[in-house]
Amino acid sequence: MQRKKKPGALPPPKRATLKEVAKTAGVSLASASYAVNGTGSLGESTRNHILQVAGSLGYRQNLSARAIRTGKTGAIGLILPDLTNPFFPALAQSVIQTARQHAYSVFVTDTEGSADLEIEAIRLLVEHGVDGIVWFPIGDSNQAGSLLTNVPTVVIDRTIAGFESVQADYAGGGHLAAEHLVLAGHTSIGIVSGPTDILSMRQRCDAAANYIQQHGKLAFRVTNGFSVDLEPKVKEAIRSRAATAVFVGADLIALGVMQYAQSQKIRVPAQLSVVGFDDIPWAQMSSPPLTTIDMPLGDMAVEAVEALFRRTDEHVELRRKVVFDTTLVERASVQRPAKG
Amino acid sequence: MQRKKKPGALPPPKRATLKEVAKTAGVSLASASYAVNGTGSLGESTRNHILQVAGSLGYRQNLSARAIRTGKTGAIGLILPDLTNPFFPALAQSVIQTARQHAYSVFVTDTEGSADLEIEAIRLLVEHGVDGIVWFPIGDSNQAGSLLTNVPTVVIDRTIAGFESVQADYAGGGHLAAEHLVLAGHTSIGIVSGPTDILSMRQRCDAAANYIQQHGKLAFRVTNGFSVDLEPKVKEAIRSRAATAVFVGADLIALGVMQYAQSQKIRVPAQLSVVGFDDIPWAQMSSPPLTTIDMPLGDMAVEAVEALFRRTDEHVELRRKVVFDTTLVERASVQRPAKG
DNA sequence: CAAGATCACTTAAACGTTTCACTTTGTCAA
DNA sequence: TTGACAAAGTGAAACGTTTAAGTGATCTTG
Repeated sequence: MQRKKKPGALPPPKRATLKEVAKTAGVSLASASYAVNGTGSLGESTRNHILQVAGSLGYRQNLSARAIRTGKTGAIGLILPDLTNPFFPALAQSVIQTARQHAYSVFVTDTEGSADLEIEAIRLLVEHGVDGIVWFPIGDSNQAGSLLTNVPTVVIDRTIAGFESVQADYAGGGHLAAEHLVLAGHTSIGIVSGPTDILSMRQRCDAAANYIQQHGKLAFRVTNGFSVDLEPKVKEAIRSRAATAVFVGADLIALGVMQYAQSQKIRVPAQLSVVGFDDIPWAQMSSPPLTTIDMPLGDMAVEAVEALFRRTDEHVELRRKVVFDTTLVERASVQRPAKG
Repeated sequence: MQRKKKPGALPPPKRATLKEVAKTAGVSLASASYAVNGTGSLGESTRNHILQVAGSLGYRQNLSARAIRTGKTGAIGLILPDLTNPFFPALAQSVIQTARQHAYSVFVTDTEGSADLEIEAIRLLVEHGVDGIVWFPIGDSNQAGSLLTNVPTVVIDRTIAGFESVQADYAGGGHLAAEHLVLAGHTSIGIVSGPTDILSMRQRCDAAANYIQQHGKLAFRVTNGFSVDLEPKVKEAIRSRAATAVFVGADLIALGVMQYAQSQKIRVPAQLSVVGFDDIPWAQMSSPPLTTIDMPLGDMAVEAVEALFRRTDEHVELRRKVVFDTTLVERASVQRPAKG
């Protein structure tokens, strides 16, 4: 038989409330609260009794209600440009994992590379009252940042004025890559950059370009979106064989470059050495496995989240920037150039 | 100069509250609420005025407060075993995207393959009061499910008694794969399965095995974890060359198989054809690109989320199972066997 | 023009917590 | 015996909303 008191009423097996716990334990609401939170001063026996009742009723806190009193929701937000870009899952996982250790949950938002969605996402997170945001912005422009005045935020990988940020040493990485190529004997080296409106991309490519120009010839410098699909300009540069090696600003693009080169009967690394940047998981699965620059993405994520909690816990308002080292990971996509 | 009214007081630029909006607009709290929600009956001029005031105050709803009244948090949960498994990001993205279209946010939890963390995750989500959960369980055992009596939940890919579920036609896919191999002329075919405690894995491999046995010889059937790293037993089977083709229950493993075969100088597909299952993004980047069985993961995610909202909106309690078709996507990892 | 009906708006209770202030009881030192 | 103090517990306000019920106006309509 269907119950139907008031139409539209939710099915009745609702979560037990603290008031119910208190009543069935025969204590005041306050005592119940103290018991489940381990605060206040309660006798051991009463506390245990309350806890026991709570357990048997299947009581679970209502974090919304608590948030409204305490101002803390127990949630943080993570804003990313594109989860299907293999660069991000590891980052997300690290953030989630670190948050969990603080008993926090994570709202993950994928902005699909759209600035509008990014703004929308921030709005929503604010309405949810998240206690902090880890933000990997679309670009370095900062219209969206103005919405974030009240929420502790740390930016990853990018630079937005007024926000704490954790980054890798992109210039250092670019240098490392170029150096590796030069040391391998290459003198004519090309660069395939990612989107140039991103500071960290400019940094790595500029550093590489500088080094290359000092020790040899920069054969070309072209730009491609974050994708394995290459723009005509890039294909042309590769086909030209103007370079015996190429530094690519992002692994995803580097994979595309290797694939395209091979499709054009240019052997990698025999005829074209390539080094990438990011050390995404695919990089070790490609053939040949991709030599690349690794940044400690996991550590960066941890640092970002910890910084967030440091901020909220200690109410310190520090504006700093922490930079992680990059390292060269040698695999098989680089070798000495064939003798001219 | 530091402000310090009461020690521990939060920095004061707090979000504007509805009460403040009401006061500065000179109307009652109720009117303000009606205005921002577009409910109730308000004169057009008052409504506009209130909206205007709200805007200038930068008012944003407090969803926690609203949740406590309405019982709806505007959030759903997504529980996944492992974000770094390339199978999942696309799923997560789809869920997030679909949720956004309903103005919902998504708590993403990565359970790292641990049943304990899975339970923990569910607890937390319940405490957050999510309006629904999309659940990709670790396995088909259901201890955790008992915690979920109050929350609308739909399970993806797996089967947990009592839960609505969206799946792909795994058996059909396995059949398709085996058929493809047989039609290519293979008569001795091996199977590398994923973890066998997962029903969907058993289904695809059983279907394949049946078909193979009807049309030729099942050379071996071994098992591996969801990883590119292979167990000794699997390596041995491949090295044995007992089969000219192999069906692998998951692309990730298939990639490992191809890689290992090549490392053993077994050419793929010339000496060993392989077909995978899942069509993860890497599958098209490998060399050779992997022939595999595609399931419409994006559509499945959408269906899962929509089913959730259907449940909460219409208060229907339907227990069903929707199954999506799988398709063969032919790439380059299969060819006719060399003449014996 | 009286009686409803409609419109525009307000009052106040309720949601599930936390926490400050207070009361009661018992202990112990002087 | 008294008073101070600590321990154990309670009462009630507050957090920011939503919404049922109520209140005057103004508008219809016969």
